[in-house]
Amino acid sequence: AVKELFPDVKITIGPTIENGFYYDFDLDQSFSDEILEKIENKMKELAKLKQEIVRHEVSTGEAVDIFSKLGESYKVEIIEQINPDDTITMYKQSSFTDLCRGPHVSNTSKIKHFKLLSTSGAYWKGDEKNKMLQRIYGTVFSTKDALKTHLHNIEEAKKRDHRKLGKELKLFTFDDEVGPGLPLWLPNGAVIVEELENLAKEYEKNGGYDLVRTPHLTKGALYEKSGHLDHYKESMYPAMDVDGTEYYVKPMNCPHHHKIYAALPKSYRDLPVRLAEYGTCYRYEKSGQLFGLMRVRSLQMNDAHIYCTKDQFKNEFLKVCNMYLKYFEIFGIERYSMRLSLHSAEELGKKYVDEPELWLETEKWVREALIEGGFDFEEVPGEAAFYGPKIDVQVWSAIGKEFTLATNQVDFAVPSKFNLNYVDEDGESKTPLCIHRAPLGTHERFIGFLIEHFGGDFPLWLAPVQAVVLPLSDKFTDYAKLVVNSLKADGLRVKLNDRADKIGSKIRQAELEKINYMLIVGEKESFDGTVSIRKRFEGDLGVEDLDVFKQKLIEEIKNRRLAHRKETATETE
RNA sequence: GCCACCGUAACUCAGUUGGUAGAGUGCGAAAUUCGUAAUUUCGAAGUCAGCAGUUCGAUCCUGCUCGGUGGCUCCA
Repeated sequence: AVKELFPDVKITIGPTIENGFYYDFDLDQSFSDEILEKIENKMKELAKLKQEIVRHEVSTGEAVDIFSKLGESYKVEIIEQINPDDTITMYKQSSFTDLCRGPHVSNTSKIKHFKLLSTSGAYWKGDEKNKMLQRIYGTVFSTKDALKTHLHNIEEAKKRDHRKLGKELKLFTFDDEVGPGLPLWLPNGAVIVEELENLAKEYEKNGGYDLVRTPHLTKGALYEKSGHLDHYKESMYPAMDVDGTEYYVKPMNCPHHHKIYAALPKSYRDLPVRLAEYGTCYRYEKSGQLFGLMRVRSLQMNDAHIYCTKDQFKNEFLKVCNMYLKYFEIFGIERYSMRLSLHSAEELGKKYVDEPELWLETEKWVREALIEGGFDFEEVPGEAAFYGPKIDVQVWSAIGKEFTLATNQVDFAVPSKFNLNYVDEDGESKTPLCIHRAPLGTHERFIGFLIEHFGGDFPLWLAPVQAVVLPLSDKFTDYAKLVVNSLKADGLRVKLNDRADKIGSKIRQAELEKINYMLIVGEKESFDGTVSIRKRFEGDLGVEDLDVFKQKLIEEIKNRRLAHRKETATETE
């Protein structure tokens, strides 16, 4: 269809992807929405024509001739990279010939239920130094219903988008005068931040971590030593001159933690040393990269560095992995994948520190630890940190983007650069290994993810407002205040809605704000010392003694119980 | 950073084929005193993202800047 509408277009590649396909074209104009619609209509026309799609097998030489004559230089480039002895398959549909491994449907009428979704630029061969091509994304299904369901799901997912819910629930905001990628936590969002920090502190203290604090600014020399200026300068905020010395805002916490380790001499008896901090970092992410809370320029990382001996490594590494699992259980995170990110031999000395043996050795340890711990994981070469292999936990945002939520890395390189050491049993000075870990990732990304994960319906312990007290009329405001104060005295986050609205309206407001509990008080309640309880989604739960109910709330919060989500009418439709 | 698109009240959006704007929600005031998802009336609120150009006149056309969106590239 594109070839018919734009005879000058050069075709490149067009694979299937999850939930659809794309095709990249070299064209000196871009596809507008109107053009996309025209292409879709042309596709429908062609489908009706029932054009046959015929497979041809040719040699690479013949294929080069054919595509050269057609002026399809990108196809020629692809064929030239294929083994010359291989057979090339082409598919011909009317006057159009494409290079394709296949298989294909037998004729165009088989394609009925499709939709072109969007356009974008995309670099040829995914390299930003190459020409930018015009990409069309689309999707196709075997039945009309399946297509409709898919499109409906896309719309539903947009409703859970953390950027939309973040605004509606007043969790965070961005301001032009503050700067892109620099989120401001509103009071509601700050509550979630605080609860996460409490969770982390609780688990880290129990896990034998020591909490530390470090400055946001540091001399450039530290990052020269760590190697970060070498590897990541372009994504650090530019240096500031302070009395003739270059200072940077910190893009990560590791060097500071290394310095804390080094501040006092260590014996093997001190190891493992576990230093934890919710560290604030700044990274100059490219403008096109920013994405709501998921990719920002200021971030607070659930960071910690564990310094241990080789013998302790496996145990420490598994403990960290288990901490991840415990967190995932708390949040009910079930859809994730663990990725073992390895180095690639070709990039040793460039992207990765040039220690081939140490790479293989540490990768082996990590692999063994994962297998021993019974974790499912996928190995991906070329994704490691420059100083060692890592485990990334991948999750997906509501609109389908993949993100690394948490990470657990081995560092065999930087400790020696920092002259970190400990005196071993035999009196020798040795260099410890370092495990970098961030099971809750950053506040920004983790909360962005949680907003979508819960669809804004936070469990009670995370909810910015846990209960709202709704007096039926002015006459019961005094009692309502008494209820509010009683709950607040026990640390509960409670609001009063004493506006002159009808009870139905107040309930509606509370439901829209996704407040867990609504406590309705009128004549009966104020007389009996009770509250009439209504729970989000679940409706009227009846009347209960105030103190009894309060104890139940406190219990629910203490257990960090998950909200069991009921599908609402709008979700199932 | 690259390709494309978008930017109208606090929010969601309508509108002007160039003659300086409107709705709903929210906000403020008054009345209503109410039993489980929307009480009524009145009112305030916008340099139409910013700057420049074209024009008698620009929110509308053009350019640049800023910010956002969909992708690409990148992610210690």
